[in-house]
Amino acid sequence: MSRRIASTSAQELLTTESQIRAQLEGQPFDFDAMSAVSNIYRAGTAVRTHMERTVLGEHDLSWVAFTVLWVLWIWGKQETGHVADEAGITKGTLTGVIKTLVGQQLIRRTTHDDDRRRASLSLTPKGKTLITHLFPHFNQHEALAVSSLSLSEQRELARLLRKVTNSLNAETV
Amino acid sequence: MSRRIASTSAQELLTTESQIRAQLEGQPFDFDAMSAVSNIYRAGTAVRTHMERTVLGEHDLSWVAFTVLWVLWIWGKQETGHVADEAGITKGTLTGVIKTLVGQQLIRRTTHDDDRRRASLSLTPKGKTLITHLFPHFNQHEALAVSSLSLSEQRELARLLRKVTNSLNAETV
DNA sequence: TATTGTTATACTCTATAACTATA
DNA sequence: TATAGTTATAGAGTATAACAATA
Repeated sequence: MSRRIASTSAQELLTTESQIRAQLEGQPFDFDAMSAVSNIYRAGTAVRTHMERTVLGEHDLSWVAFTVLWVLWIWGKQETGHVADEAGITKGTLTGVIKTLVGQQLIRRTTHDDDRRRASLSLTPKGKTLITHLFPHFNQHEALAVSSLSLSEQRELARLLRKVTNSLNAETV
Repeated sequence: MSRRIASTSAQELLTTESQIRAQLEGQPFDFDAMSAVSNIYRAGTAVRTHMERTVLGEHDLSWVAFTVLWVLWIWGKQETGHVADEAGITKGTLTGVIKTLVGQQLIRRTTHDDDRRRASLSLTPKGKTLITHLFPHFNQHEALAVSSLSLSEQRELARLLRKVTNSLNAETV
C-alpha cells in the first residue's frame, strides 16, 4: 500500500495558521475560533485515517464496522436502533454494516419474539475474540496519539472537546 | 430537511464515558487516551456535520468544495497538486471537485505554458464573491462552536490538538 | 524514466424517502 | 396510525492503479 507522505512537520501547522492570519489581516474575524475549529477537524481526520491504516486495515474492518463491534462488546446484546445511536450512524448505514459483519460471522442478528419488528445484535464467539484482541492494540494507538501530552493535558483536551460537541449538538435540532 | 435529533445532552457524554470505564474496569487500558481520542473524533464529526447543515448546505457546497474555495481565496492561484495538499485530499478527489466547481463557474483551470503537464486553479469573480460573503458566516459558526470556551481555553485547545495531529502525522510515513 | 494530472473501478458512508411488517 | 427496520437511490469521498502527456 502506498501512502501519502505526511505533509506536516512539528512547527508547520502553526506557521500555516500565522500565514493565514496575515492574509486576512484587518478583517474582523474570530481567529482564535478559526484556529480551534480547524485543528479539531484536522485532528479528527488524522485519528480516523491513522487507525484505519494501522489497526483496522490489518483486519479488514472499516471505522464504522469497528465501532459497531466495540459497542456490542461494551454494552452486550443491543437493539439495532440503539446500536445506530451509540455508533453515531443512521439506521440505513447500520443495515449495510450488519450485512458485512454477519457475513464475516462476527455478529449475530436475532429478532424479538414479543415485538417482531425489533431485532437485536450481539457478538459471535469469533467476533468477541476479534474485538478482545483488537481493542488493546487500538488503545495503544490512542495512547500514541496523545503521547506528547501530559496526563492533565489529555484530560483538559477531553473536557474542552466535550464542551464543543455539546454546543454543536445543542444547536442541531 | 429532517434532521437527526441531537443525541447528547450536557452531561451525557461524560456519563457514557464513565459507564464505559466501569464496563472495562480492571483491564489495563489507557482510559485517558481513550477519552481524549474519542472526543477528538466526535467533535470533528460534529463540526463538519454542523457546517454542512448550516452554512454550506444553503449554498450547495460540500465540505471539500468549500475547502478548495477557501484555499484559493487565502493563497490565490495555485497548482492543483498544492491545492490537494492544502485541502488534505487526494488528486483524484480534487479532479472531481474541480469539475463541479468549474461547472458552477466558481473556479478557473489554466494549464501552464512552460510545463504543460501542470495546471493551476484560481477563483472566478463569482467564486471570489461567494467565498467573500460566505466565509464571515462560516467564521460565525466557528465562533459558536467554541462559544462555551474562554479565549485561553480556545487557544489551549488548538495547541493541544496541533500536538496530537503532529504525533499522528509523524507516524504515518 | 520520472512526474502531473486524469480516468476508471470499487468501496465506505451519508441523506432521503419509500416500503414492509408489525404493533 | 405509528413504529422498527429494510431497501433503493444518489451523492461525496477514499484508495488504488492504469494511463496519457510531458519533462
